[in-house]
Amino acid sequence: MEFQIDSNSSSPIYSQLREQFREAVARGQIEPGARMPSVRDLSRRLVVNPNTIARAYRELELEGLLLTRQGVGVFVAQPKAELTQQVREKRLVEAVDQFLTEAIHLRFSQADIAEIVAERAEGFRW
Amino acid sequence: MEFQIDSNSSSPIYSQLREQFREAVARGQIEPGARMPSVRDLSRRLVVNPNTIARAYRELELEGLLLTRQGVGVFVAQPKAELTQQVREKRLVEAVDQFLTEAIHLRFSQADIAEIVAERAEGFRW
Amino acid sequence: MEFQIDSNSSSPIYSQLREQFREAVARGQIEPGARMPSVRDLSRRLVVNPNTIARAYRELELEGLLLTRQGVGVFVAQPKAELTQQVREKRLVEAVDQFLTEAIHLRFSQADIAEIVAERAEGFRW
Amino acid sequence: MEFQIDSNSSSPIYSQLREQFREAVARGQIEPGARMPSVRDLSRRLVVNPNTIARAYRELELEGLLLTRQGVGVFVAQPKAELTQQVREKRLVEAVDQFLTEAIHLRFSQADIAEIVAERAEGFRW
DNA sequence: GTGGTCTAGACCACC
DNA sequence: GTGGTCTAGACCACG
Repeated sequence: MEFQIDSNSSSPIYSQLREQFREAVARGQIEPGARMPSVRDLSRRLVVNPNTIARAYRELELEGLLLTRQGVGVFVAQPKAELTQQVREKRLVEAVDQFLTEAIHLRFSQADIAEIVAERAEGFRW
Repeated sequence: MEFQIDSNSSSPIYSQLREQFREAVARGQIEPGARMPSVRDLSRRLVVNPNTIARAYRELELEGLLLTRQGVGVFVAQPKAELTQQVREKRLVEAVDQFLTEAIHLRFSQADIAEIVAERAEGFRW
Repeated sequence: MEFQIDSNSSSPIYSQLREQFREAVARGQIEPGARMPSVRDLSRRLVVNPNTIARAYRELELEGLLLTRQGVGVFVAQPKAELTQQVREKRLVEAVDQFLTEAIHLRFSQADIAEIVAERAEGFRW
Repeated sequence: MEFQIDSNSSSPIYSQLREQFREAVARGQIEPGARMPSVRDLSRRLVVNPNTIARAYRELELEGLLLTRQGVGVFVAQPKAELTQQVREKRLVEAVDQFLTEAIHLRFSQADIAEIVAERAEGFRW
């Protein structure tokens, strides 16, 4: 996959990488089992400190989205559902509320929201 | 209004306060013109340094949500719209995509999403 | 760039720094992408507490004129326009009226004003 | 004259009063010799602390725009030019530069500026 | 090395 | 009483 580092962003690089990966997975642009570029390789291509790449990979592994096979490489993990129903719902509610708060401050209407959600949802993999 | 500080959160205190205020406004739980607790008062109640409270208030003022009257106190501002259509749409799209990414990782369906959005939207002020 | 602190001024230090930076940008003396002196460095040179420098930088970042890359440094941002036409015009009118009020109290004629505006405008970047 | 207190402004009340008076004089809306409302009277009408009115009057008197005749009242002063040519020019240049800096950040063109200056100048008394 | 956060405490400005 | 500014200094996050 292609990572884009936005140096105009205030969010740290390791975090941008992690979020881009999460979004690419959600969009179905990355297949489970696929091999990720090595830390050193990606570090050279993006001109980023290897520690930064390693941190992004480490956090994605902790989240269960990547799998490191020692001496072999880093791979996209098979998705598995580990969270309880309760936790999943709590997190979803938090995410929705955060989104709605932002939408209201941007002065969009409830109809606008429904529309944009449906529209953008098409770019994801359900 | 009631502020809650989560000391386990990685998000800084001033930022937690700002976000809680933004959400309360979006929910219509705070009326424009209302008086906010004084910096010193809130500082004592939350057991947080006054400078930290002041920073949250100051940033909300720069954002146009609060309004300080020197020597008098801090008040909730009248809402106004200053951003261009283009910027508003860009920010909304970012917020939606972030929300949808999260929702998919939590393994909710497109139907679930539409439902939860409609459901939670009821708690906000459109 | 060279900052000058006027300790006789009633305007706070962080504000003087912010205004000087804004003017330097308007004069085209600062290129987008250029690196700003580090907080600690400027703090030493101006003999001012680092927090004060950081506050000036932070506010310029919120205004969209600077951009911080964590652990790397502070940089001059690419300019962008985010305000609505209405707000821009309102602020311009306020600025003009303030200027004209001052000019009249200084007893300059309308012709003087037109001349000085044209003259000083040459030092700026249009 | 009619004073308007903008409680949505971050500038202190005494300062708002002073600036409004200065602008009214520059617009020719106030005649030299005219009687100003008493501190107590204005204080009641504007629902403002008498100390605040007194401070505005005091600063305008220091600036030479008002004249207090003990036991009689406060009057609009005859304009007199006390500043040297050098000081007048220095202040004008500062005012112009400040205005131009703002105009550029609001992304107006040099032509826009000339136009708005001429337009707004009509409301003032030259 | 860079900036970010938070505390403690002094002093000032405003009403 | 209110908030605003500035300092000094500790500790953390980032690359």
